Amino acid sequence: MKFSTKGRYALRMMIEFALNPGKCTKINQVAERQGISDKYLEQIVTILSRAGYVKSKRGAQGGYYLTKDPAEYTVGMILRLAEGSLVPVSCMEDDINPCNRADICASMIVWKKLESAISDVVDSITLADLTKEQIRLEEIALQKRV
Amino acid sequence: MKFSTKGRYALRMMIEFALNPGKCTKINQVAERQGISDKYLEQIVTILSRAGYVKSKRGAQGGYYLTKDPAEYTVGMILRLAEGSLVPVSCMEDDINPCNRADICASMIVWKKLESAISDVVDSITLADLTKEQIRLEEIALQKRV
DNA sequence: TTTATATCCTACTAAACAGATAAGAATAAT
DNA sequence: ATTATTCTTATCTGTTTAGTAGGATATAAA
Repeated sequence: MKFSTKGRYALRMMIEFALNPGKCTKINQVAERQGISDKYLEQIVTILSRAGYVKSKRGAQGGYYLTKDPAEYTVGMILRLAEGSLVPVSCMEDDINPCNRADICASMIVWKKLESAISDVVDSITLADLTKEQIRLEEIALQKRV
Repeated sequence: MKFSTKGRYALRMMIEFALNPGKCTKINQVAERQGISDKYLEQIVTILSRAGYVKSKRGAQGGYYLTKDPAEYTVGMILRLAEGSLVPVSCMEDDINPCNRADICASMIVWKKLESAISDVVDSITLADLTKEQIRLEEIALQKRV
């Protein structure tokens, strides 16, 4: 019951893009700032790119940039895209792993409530919220160093 | 971001025990009723047993039984035991996989809110609640067959 | 006391997934 | 032309998942 690095890195990468509004952000910049393998980030960014969440510019001075305002991306959109889905059990994905016991299984109560609670959280936080928080945290860290 | 069969089966097994109050329930009964491998359930029940959630009686007419009233077990207790923990990201487990970026990582907002929301759900549902629901669901299934 | 019935315990295994690493092709700016 | 960057595909290692398998141990009933 854990998010993989795919979802976590995708979120951190999107924050990095949002910190650079209107400009191209290079993958190796993100990799260095975040301490993540750049080759691995390349793979993850293609997920974001194919979904149209970011656009790319090749060649020198290239990079990636957001296609929308940070406030228009919810955390849920990004995590669902990177992780596949946010349902807490595979038996809720009818198409992948259907369970013929679903209608006589009391624990479905738990899974349904969990799904709803998780959605409430991730759909109520936007990329703009996280970006604002990131700026705040970095300012604090800077002051501490002085 | 999915529960494994360990947690899911542990929950379903505990419901089966609760449906048989005051009596011993055999693993192969649970396995048959739930359509799960009995040898695999044996492994999972030892987790519940070592934690003191159930007690066992060996030999003929033996089996497992709950040590407490179903209302005294929360779903959270059972899932945390079987799954190890319910935090949504490994970087929240300081002892296992500490993250030195935690204090400059905006996405921690998301993970903390998620952890709290998940806990709220699982700690507010008891085994008694699920058992009641299981009885209700089986009654409905029975009526449909008639 | 034997036999059947259970729990216990340990080891093994096949398949999937996680988390990368590597090599190079394609494209754009200088 | 050269350099910088995205894009694409393939490969790899270790871990986890979800079991299987075989037998040891304890207990109730015959």
